[in-house]
Amino acid sequence: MKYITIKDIAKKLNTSVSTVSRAFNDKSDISAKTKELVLKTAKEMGYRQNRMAKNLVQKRTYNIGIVVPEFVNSFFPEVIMGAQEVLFKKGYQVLITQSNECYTTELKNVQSLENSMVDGLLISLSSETDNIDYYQDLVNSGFPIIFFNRTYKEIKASKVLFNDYKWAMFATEHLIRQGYKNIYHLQGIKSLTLSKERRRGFVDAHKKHKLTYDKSQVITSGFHMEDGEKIAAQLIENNTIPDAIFAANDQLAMGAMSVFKKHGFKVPKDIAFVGFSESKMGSMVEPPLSSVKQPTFEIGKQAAKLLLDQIEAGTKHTPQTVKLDGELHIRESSLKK
Amino acid sequence: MKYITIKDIAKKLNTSVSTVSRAFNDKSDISAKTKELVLKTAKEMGYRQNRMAKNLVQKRTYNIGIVVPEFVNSFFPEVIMGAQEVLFKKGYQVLITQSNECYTTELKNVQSLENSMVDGLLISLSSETDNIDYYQDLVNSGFPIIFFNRTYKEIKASKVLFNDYKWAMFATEHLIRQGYKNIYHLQGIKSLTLSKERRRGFVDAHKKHKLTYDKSQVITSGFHMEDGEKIAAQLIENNTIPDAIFAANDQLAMGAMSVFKKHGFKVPKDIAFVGFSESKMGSMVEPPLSSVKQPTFEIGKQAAKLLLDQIEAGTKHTPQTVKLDGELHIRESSLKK
DNA sequence: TTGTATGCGTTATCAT
DNA sequence: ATGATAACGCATACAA
Repeated sequence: MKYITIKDIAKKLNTSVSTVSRAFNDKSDISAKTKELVLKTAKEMGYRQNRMAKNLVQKRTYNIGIVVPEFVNSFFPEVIMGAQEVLFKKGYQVLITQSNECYTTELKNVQSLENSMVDGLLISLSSETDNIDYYQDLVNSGFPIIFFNRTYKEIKASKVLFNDYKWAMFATEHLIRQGYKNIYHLQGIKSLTLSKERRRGFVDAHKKHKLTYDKSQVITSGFHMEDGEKIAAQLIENNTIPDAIFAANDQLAMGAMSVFKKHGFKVPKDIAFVGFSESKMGSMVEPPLSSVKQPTFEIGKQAAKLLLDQIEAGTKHTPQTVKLDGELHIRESSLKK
Repeated sequence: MKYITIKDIAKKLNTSVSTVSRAFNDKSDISAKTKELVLKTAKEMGYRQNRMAKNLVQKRTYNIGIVVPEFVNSFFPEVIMGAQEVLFKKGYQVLITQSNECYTTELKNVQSLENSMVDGLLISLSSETDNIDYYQDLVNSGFPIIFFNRTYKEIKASKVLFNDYKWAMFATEHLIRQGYKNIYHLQGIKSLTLSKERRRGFVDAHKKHKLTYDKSQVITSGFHMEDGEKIAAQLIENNTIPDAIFAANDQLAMGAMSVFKKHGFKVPKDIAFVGFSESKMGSMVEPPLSSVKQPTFEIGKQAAKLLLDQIEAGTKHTPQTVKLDGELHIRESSLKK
């Protein structure tokens, strides 16, 4: 397939490439007549601009890359939509890339985008990622990049985070106030900062209300529904039945809840559940699941804004951290009547 | 931020750019010693390859673009994962783009990717898209592109489709066999081929079983849960109560089901439900929703394979259509006991 | 307003 | 095995 270039157009019109180029770039120094003519013949000839060449000379792509670990849950898709809203408005294109919770893929994605494909990066790390050297180097080299949601405390860069500690504490306190006393926490993957923060909120709520708390009440696993199911099955087998469960996400909560229900436990009479990062599914199950709602859309918007600021500021920007708040949506799964 | 180029490396090493270039491209005609030296100093200097320049001269990007209308449902994410699996294996990167069901955005996405960002495109059209001229032109120009799932009959290009007709018919027949006689069909957005096909399956199942069928039994709307809710509310208000509903997707089915339940109807005793494109959520609601499972992962794989074949074949490929089959998962929502 | 010439960072061709 | 140089398609400084 043969590409039409501005050279071809210039030749056909007996003009120069600069004139043609000017026509496409809304420059002032070109007569309306020639401009129109160029645009018309370009269309006729089936011309399509070569972005590679353009980006090469301009050293800008007007592309922004987003790297997320998954999008089976609606969390990341919603964040992306938020980011797209502000980026589109500023004339940026958005290239999304998915690491499938795999560090190697994530790194490949980042490298591929970073190598002059995009002007900046929005990234949420995979659950597998435990080496942040590469990212820190990238940041230090001056590449515009914002970390959101899943990141590490140690990384010195701009971040958009949710106040996990505060809302985990609120969620736990809600259970305590409802009279639950033997509350377990499914914390998901241990190493992530957000898991640590949610766990800290859980523990501190116990301290604040002078409730005894034992380490065995916090259970580590993956983040999927199946993990929740397994944990519930194990608890039942061991006959250690909590009277409430606070999970680090809705998937875990729903997985566990379904197994307990299957074994004849009544929710929330026998055992209550609270999830995190409210999912649509959570409000559809029986009984509807209480959960902490994160401002997904807003996270995306804030991250995008921070990124654009950083691109604008060049090297002289200073890392910033935005911490957002949410809401605790209380539903039947944790409401003692 | 200053970019390090192969020129800089060459200068530092007192060698030529060609030598440096060779070091990075696993060429045979370079001594192991110089190669190692180049790679080492490149790393020290913080060199990162400029893909724009490379792609410009090679006229290849080893990127594949995927354009989807949304990823709030798990359908498209799963398709993407399937596509990624085969694409990654062949050394391709995947750039995803989301149109948010908006034709203008979709077009922007395609144009941005098409302009030398990617070697080929996998696309599923937005529900708003009703003008296919641009796409047909693109295909005719020889650009490698595969349409999947949401497309138009009229487009002459390679496609990966689900056998919507057959499985809509099976789903309807299942309801008929269960003894339901007054079945309504929520068809979602009317204009899409898949909607037409599912509707045709619904109608033909009635014909086959010599059941009377009236046009009012097919209801058009959007594809969201809220649409299902509205339709159900309307039906209840009009006191036209079907004894079964076959919806074009799970969202519609669940939306309608929740409203009927809220109004005291028993599922499936008073009214049965069957969805389409099985979602995880569907199996979590009460009662679990019967649905047609599409081979999402396989759709992605097939589309990717077709695309790679097309890129390989160049201009002399012929359009191909792959039609895939699925399964009908029968659950409580449509099981008369 | 238009044309000429140069460079963006890389690979590829052709010498050496 | 290595080096010089011409592309790739475009934008732009400068000249006209």
